[in-house]
Amino acid sequence: MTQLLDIRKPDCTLCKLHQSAQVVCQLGFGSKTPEVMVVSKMANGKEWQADLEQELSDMGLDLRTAYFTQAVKCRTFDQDPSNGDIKTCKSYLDEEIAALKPKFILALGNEALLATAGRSGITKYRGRIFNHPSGAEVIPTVSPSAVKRNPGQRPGYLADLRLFVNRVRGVANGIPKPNYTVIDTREKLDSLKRALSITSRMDFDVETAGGDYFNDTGVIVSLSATCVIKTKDGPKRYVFALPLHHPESPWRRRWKAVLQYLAPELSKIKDTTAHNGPYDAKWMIKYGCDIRLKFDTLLGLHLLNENIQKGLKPACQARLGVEPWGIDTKDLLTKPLDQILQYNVLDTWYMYHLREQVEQELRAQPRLWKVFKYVMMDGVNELVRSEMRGIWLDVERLKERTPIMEQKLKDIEEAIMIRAGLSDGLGTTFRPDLVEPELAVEDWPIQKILKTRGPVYAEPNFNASKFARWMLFEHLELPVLERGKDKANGDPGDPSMAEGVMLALKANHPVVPLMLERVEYQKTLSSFFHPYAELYDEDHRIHTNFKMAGTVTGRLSSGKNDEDKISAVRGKLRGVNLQQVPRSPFVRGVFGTPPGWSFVESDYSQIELRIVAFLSRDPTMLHLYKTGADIHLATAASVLGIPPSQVTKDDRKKAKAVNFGFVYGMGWRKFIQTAFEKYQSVFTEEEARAVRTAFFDQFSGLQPWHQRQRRLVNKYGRVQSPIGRIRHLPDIYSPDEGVRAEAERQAINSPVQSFGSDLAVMSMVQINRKFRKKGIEGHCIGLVHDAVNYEIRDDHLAKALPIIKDTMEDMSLIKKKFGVHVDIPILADLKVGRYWGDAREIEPEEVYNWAA
DNA sequence: TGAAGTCGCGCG
DNA sequence: AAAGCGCGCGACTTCA
Repeated sequence: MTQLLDIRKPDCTLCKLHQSAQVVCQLGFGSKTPEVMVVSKMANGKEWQADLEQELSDMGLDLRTAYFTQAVKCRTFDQDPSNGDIKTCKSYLDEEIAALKPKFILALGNEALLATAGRSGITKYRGRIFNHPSGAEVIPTVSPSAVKRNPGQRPGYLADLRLFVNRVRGVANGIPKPNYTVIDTREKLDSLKRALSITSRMDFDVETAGGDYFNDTGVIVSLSATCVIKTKDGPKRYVFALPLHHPESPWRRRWKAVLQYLAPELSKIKDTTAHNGPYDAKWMIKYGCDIRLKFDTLLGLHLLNENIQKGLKPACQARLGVEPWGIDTKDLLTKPLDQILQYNVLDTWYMYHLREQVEQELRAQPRLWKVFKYVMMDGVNELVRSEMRGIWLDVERLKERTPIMEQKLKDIEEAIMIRAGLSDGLGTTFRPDLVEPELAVEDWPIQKILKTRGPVYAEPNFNASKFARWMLFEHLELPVLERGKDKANGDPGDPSMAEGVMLALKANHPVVPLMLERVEYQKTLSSFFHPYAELYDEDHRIHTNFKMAGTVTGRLSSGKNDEDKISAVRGKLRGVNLQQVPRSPFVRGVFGTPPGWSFVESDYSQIELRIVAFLSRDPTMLHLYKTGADIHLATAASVLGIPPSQVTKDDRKKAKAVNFGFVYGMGWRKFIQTAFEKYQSVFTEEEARAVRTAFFDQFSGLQPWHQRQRRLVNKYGRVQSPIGRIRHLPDIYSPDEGVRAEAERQAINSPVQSFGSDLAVMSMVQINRKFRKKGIEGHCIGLVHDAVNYEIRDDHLAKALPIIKDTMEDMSLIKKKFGVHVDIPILADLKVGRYWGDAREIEPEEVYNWAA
């Protein structure tokens, strides 16, 4: 220990922390000749120390070989170390490491990550392996205190600990390295073709560079697969790596032809696996290989636990205990080919073993396995085709409507400036510094007075910016009703410009309603029209990226590809979110169908409330749905105390928000807030309580159902949808009551939302199958949670419309596949037209008697 | 300059 | 005692 005492400097003043420290420069404790060093942030509390030791020792770590220390050596509760402090203090940790020479370092939390691996971003780097200059191996994970606050992080945390312990113990990697064939000659290509013709299962992965699957700017760099081949001696595994477009590839000029040469065999393989399969499938389909995915390991992992990281590498490291592998996949074309192929092969090789494990776990839960097959895998294969087809954009309409919106925005901004006294309306914009002469130049609230970065703007910025806040709350002296979160330095937050606040200020100054109106124009342009103009392809179609593992409930998410979120490659089209296109016909109406085709939108009518009725068995709701009554109308009448005949459309709309809110656990406070923000209705506390009580009196089965869900989640830590999709809610074990209550509300909402979305996906699958079988030219364009959108050839509408409606409303398949008898009517409303936004509602009679 | 975090708002 | 749920993304700010 003498070395350690030499390191310690109790009078250290290198950073600010010594000022408030109870102990300056506190070193660690434990083995004097440690194999393992555990580094946390600071020596405070460490109330998790005992738990951590227990977990590590349960996993097989010998604690006698461990030494525990921290990245920041000062011990203080009053100051938070900055990254600079951590880097300063790192010299002590480095000396500690040099003196003790651990072989493995477990870094707990971002501060320890920074001090041991020199990078920041624990959520990104956790569970990866880094090399410390001392030669030690560093594995970072989240801090135990973060896990304690948020038990949802626990599974990932334990997986990281397990990886660490396995590395320390040198637990043999149970998976041998693969022997693989590089297909680099004509003979090998021919023998690959023969092998593929007798392949019964193929777990594959493509590496790509640049561009996208729906245009010709991208290339496939290589294709690799682990195949199962039928031989007379039984099934054998065969692993290949096929270089395609790469400077060192023999096929670099003929890569598309090579793929087409193999396409007939590749297309015939029924049992295929990929990780995030739609990505690989789309590239393969684009180049002629008609892949249908049988198993997607990412989707399987998601179904087993919707809360964990689903990347191939973290999953394989945690589940298979394999060593990390991987290369930087940026600029693949400049990397050595053999490296790429080896990486590509390991992806498929480990994926093969991952599937074995995931499939076994899914099959062990028969209902979950059915959800996997009938919702996830059936659904994803259809969605791949929808994404590739894209949605048709009326470019002419977009080009007409964009300038209209731009002019409106310009006009309203000018009106705001005039009303705020910042412009004379004749082209002279007064500079704020002239309006407020005492304002120092460096305080000019003009957007971005940029000294070092970007262009210098002189125009005011009406979004929630310094300028807008200055204009409203300083220049016009409007009252500050709410503020954002306090700043890091303790200053109060910025005045809120949220919609609710602005609505409350509406009468205070004429610029407020103008500002509110402006938001819509701004949003339309920046989020919709402008991106659309960049995104359509040569067929005037826009592509989205649906994720089947994008939500915890099983809903799809829609948006751009993950790669594009980091940086959109030049000349590359990005995806667009098709689930948040504004409902106004002015915006939605830019999407439609090319001549000769019709846009058909079919919505489930009030699907979630019907499922609530089904699950809660509330007698009133069941009665209302069985007799075909309108539940929103009924609530409005009951809440307002008037007969249903006197309920206006607007009343009904308000009731909708009430229904959903109360059904999912909204309290009276939130009710007052929503009622005001959405509909400007003012309720007193007593009125709000009364409305809530009246609601639960009317639907007397709801609160008992809430109680059942609460009991379930408290007992099992998870809830299930009617067909067996599971939502894990580990937060129910949180010591924080608010966090627990949130988990209880989620336990109420999840089975409902989940079942609704699974119904929509299964309907889409069935509709597509029926269309194919009957030769109907109709293609699904996308799903919007409880609605399916189709593009259907005009002369096929008469046959197609009844299929859509009947399939969506028919619950017998649910009975047949899952044994669940949905005993309430499920209805679908259809709209038909040339455009999405302009589509006309179709009465049921017309669905069955379509006359063009 | 880039990443991360927050707010606000589009949809269901 | 009280507590709607589920997303993606643009714009802005802050941090390093």
